[in-house]
Amino acid sequence: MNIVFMGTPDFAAAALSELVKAHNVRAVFTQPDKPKNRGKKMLPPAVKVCAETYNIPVYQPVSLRKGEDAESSLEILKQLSPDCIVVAAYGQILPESILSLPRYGCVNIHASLLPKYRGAAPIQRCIIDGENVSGVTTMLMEKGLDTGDMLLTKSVDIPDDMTAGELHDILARLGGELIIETLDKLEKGEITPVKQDNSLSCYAGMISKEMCLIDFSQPAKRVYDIIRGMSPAPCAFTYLEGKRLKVYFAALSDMTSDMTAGTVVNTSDFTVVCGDGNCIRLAEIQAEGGKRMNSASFLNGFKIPQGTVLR
RNA sequence: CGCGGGGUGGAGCAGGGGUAGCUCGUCGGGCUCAUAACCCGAAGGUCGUUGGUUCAAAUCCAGCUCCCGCAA
Repeated sequence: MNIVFMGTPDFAAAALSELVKAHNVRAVFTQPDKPKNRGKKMLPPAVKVCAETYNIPVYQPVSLRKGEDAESSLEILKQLSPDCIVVAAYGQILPESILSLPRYGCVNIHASLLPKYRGAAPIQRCIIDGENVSGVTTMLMEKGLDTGDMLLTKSVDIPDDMTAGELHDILARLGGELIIETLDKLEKGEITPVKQDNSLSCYAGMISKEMCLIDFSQPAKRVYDIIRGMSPAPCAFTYLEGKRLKVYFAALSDMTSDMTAGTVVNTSDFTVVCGDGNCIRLAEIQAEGGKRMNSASFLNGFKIPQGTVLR
C-alpha cells in the first residue's frame, strides 16, 4: 500500500519503523523542529530522525489547517495520492479535506482502549487512574477528537508497579504490530469498523505542571499512582530543603503514621506519610543538579533532618 | 551567547592554597542460634581535562569537555 505517515514523538517513530517494512511509505509529516533543551538547540522530532534513516521525504508544515503550509501540504498529499494516511501522535488536527483524501481513509493509532482515554495523554492518565488494563486501538479518523470508528484493538495488562514509561514502550511496540495488521485486513476488506460507545468515553487531557507537584495530603495509593503515571516524564516532584526533588518511583509501605502529611517518618529509607496515614517510600529520585539514583544512594550523601516535611 | 548546579577511592557526598575526609559498599577478622545488625582492621583516589598564578593548587584564574535542574 502507498502510505503517508504523520506522527511526531517516539511512540509514532516505533510505528513508522514497522510500517516501512511492509508498505511503501511515500512521505512523512511531522511537527517542525523546535528549540529544546539547554542552550535552546533546535532538535528534530523522533519521527523525522527515523524517516531520514529510511530516506523518506519529510514535510514539517506549521499547520495543516491554515496558511501557506496548509495549502502546499494538501497539494503534496494530492500528488502522492496515498491509499491510506497513518497518523500516530502527530499533534495536529487534520482538516476534512485531508481526512477524505485517501481511499482507505486516515487511520489513527491511539494508545488506549477506546472509547476510554481519548485525547493527548492516554498512557499517563490510565496509570494515574490505577487502571489494570490498557492497550492500543486503530480507528478511522473523523472530525472529532479520537471519536472515529474503531478498527482493531490489542490490550495489555498493567501490573501494579508499572510506570507510564514502561507502558509507553509496550504500547508503542503493540501499535506497530497493530497498524500492520489493520492495514492488511483493511485492504482485504476483513474489518468492520465499530462505532464508539460515547457513553463510556472519557478524555485524557494534557498533563499540567501543577499535577507534577506531589500532594502528600492525598491517600498513599493515589500519590503512588501519580508518581508512576508521571515517570519518567514529566516526572512528579516535591521539595526537600527548598530544592526540587524529582521522584521517579516509589513503593507503598505497610507503615502508618498520624504525623502531618508529607513528613519523612523514616529518614533511613525515605518513607513519607500521606494524607490517609498510609506511607510511601521514595525509591528512585533525582535532586537538582544531581543524577537519577535510588534513594539508598542518595541518602549516603544527604542526611535528611528528623521531622522534615515535604511540601 | 536563555538561567543555574556539578564532575573528589566501586556508589553517594563533604572539604575549598600546605598530612585527602564522611556514609554506604568491598575484603579480612570478631561477636552471635542467626543476620542486610553490631565490634575491630584493611584495600582502594595522578580530586574531569589542558594551561596559568604560586615556594606550594583538589582548592584561585582561563579554556575545553561531560553530567544534571529550570525555562522553552
